[in-house]
Amino acid sequence: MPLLLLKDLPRYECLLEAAKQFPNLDPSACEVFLNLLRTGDEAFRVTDEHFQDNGLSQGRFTVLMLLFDKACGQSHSCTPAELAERAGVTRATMTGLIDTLERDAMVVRKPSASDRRMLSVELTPRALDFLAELLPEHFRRINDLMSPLTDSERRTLVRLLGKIGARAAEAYPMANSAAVSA
Amino acid sequence: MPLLLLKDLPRYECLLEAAKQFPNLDPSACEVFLNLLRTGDEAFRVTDEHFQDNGLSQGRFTVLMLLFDKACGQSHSCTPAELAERAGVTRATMTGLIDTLERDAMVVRKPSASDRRMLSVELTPRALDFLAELLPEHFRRINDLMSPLTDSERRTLVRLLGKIGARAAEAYPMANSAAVSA
DNA sequence: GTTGAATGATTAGGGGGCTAACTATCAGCT
DNA sequence: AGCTGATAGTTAGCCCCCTAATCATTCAAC
Repeated sequence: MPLLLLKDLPRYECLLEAAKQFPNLDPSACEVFLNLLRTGDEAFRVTDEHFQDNGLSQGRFTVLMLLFDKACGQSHSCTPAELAERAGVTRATMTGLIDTLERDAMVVRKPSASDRRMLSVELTPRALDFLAELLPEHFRRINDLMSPLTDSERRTLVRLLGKIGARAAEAYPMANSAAVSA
Repeated sequence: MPLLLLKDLPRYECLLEAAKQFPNLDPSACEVFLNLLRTGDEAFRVTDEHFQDNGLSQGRFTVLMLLFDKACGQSHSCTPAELAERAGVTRATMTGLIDTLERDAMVVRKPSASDRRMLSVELTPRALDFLAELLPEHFRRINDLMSPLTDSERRTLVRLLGKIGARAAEAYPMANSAAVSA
């Protein structure tokens, strides 16, 4: 339950009505916008309820998956700064996420040998067991949500979403990125 | 702002790789799921940044729009309970939203004449001026975000999102609704 | 080799959700 | 009248996210 939305979206006639009052209200654009936020929220809710049943949040799940990905590869551990960067949250937020994960014995902090400013975050065996238990139902829910769509529809949906995302990235870039020009 | 997501979505090859490890991971379903959450988040961010620039949050904006809709119609006011119901948040949350809106002189609470338990929440003239200033840019951003899509693509997108939403509502209904059976 | 900038992690404080418990009022029933 | 239960709104306490400020360490420059 990340964002607050209308329980019932306004119907299209209402948008047409409102457009009389606001000349720059495009009913079809608003309709897509509202449906996108609504459906994204619903999809989020479906998986988040499953997380909550297991004492997890979306943020903590993301951290576990990032570490799990690392564990499958080579390095087996990760710094909080890299986790924050890859998860797209601030380091302060990552500190809090790691705090609760460590409290639940899912990760451990270990001091870095080479640089005493840095830490290394590692999954515990308990976390691996936990994920092995959690992930099948997680993927099952995603498959179930997408089951009404054919392969062709899935490709279309990804393509159309990509157009919106590209427009957002182009016209409203994220504020955080490092400066490029001199 | 609302939900935490991966900064860089895993590429499709990575999903295929991961599917070897988890038999019930459907790469095409995961791809749609991740893109849906990502794009919904981006769209939310674009409007939310505009809200924040004006000292608003998504929740407070929703309350103002609900009251504005009322003001255009007949009743001109609304109880906190009805606002909570229509916004899809708890009454406790609505209390907090109205608190901050009242602090900013956007709404006023008035006691109800007929039932002393109830309040009536009304927009102030300041709020009407504020919305008249805010909404054109809000709609402009929505139009801009959707500008890459043709009318046909918009209809397709709404239809496909609707399929996912219908599946979510069918298989994972919201927990709150009133009991139906005896 | 000391000073100063940059970097890693944390803490403090705030906002906005939530649930659960509380207060006040109303409505029905005997 | 006086219980009992439902309803409206609020409060208290939690989680998760954020920004801004702080502390320790390292690096780079003089």
